[in-house]
Amino acid sequence: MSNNKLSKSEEDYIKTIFNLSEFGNKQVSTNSISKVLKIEPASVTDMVKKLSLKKLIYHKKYKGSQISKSGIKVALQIIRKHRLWEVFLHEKLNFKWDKIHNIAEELEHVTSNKLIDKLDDYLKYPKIDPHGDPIPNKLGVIESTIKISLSDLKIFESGIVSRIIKEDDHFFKLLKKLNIQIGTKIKVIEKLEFDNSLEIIIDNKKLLISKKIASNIKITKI
Amino acid sequence: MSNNKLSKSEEDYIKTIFNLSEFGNKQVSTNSISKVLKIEPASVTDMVKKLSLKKLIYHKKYKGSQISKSGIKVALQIIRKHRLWEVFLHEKLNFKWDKIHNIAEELEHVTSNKLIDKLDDYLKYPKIDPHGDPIPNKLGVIESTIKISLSDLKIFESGIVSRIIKEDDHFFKLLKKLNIQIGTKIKVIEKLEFDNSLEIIIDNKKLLISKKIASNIKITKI
DNA sequence: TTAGTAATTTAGGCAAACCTAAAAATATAA
DNA sequence: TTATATTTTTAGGTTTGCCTAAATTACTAA
Repeated sequence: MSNNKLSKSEEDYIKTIFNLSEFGNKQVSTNSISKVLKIEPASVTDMVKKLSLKKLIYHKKYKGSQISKSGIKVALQIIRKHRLWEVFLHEKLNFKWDKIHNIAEELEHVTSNKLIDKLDDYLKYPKIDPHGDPIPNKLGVIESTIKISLSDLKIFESGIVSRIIKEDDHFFKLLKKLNIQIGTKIKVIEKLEFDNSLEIIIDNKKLLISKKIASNIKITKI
Repeated sequence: MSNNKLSKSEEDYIKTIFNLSEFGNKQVSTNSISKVLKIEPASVTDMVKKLSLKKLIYHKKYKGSQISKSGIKVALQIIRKHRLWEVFLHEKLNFKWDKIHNIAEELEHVTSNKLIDKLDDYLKYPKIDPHGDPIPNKLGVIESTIKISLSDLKIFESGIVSRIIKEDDHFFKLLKKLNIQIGTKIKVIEKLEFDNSLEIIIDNKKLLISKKIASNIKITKI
């Protein structure tokens, strides 16, 4: 069952195929993998054959690749590692948001399960990474959270900020001023008909934000 | 000057050659490298040629390899990474002493300098790793500390425990009972003529330890 | 429906890092 | 000092993961 240890390359392919597959539901084209990994399509074909032999994906010539159950399992563990390391880099080492991805990309291939479990414990079992993406647990289970746009929240509904759509320094600064960040709890108390602005409550303080701002913030309903 | 990024293999060779060279002073034989890395001598010859081209070592056919200045520099940075990760694993993740080496062996090849500097800061610039080995600083400088056996300390001299010679569970347990570990401050206040036992002070408490115990503890004078 | 375009695969090659077997250099011991 | 043993290197081979060029299959638009 448990396939032997995968190489860094194999792990990168599996992660990419999983990410492109929308949770395993979609076929993934050779070209799309090629684009993400910046590896020529011919090379992708080679690897895809190999992963197919290992039953991590199903591949039909000229038809694309579909990730298998065990492939998903592998992918989720890599994603778990990646996101836990991101939490560590952000929270403990004070790396900025936008600097953590590349380093985590390396750390995710370190192979000790014991290490990642202890890291998880040390970080107090975080549910989301600094980008607001959910962290699968040891068993690969992702706590299902449905994200909707803050602007789609109804009056008197609440949520936790879980993703910032627009990745732009100006917008980040604005959010900082408003005290909005990943994890912030927000309750909508009014939607203005005039310009669709939202009146919200953060930390018991009321404030008004434009529809444009709200639509760039994804939240998890609570 | 700065040679391009080295592969994991190249780094492993450089580290090994440095370790076998006694701080760059001795020639290192192809066979000795082969034994440490468990790679056939013929393969070692290949790599040694390659490292020689990169000026990280000097190699004369059939005569052995000598690490160069820039080779030493590289080696010290790898050792720095290794030991800082060991501190992290031990202090923050609560890994036992004897479990940290293999994991650090992987982590030491992660390539971000920024990462290692932030880790250093986070760990509060430790001078020694959990085994008592010194950690080179950012510039590769090792704070010179002369280690002597606790049993060689003179009356009224003090030191910091920096290495346990005998790696044995019974001995570890004994040390735990005595409250002695890496980093513990010890002052000698008496040496008994009868059996060469030492009377020492730890945490303001006096206790007596045998010569045999003392000779298995290395300390750094302060 | 068929001609042209796009996607994918096949075929053949290359570099890195290892291997075995055999040759060459060096060390050692009678 | 010379025969033997040991160490090291050379020569040729393998696997992994990539590449380019050419062939094949699938898609699309007239």
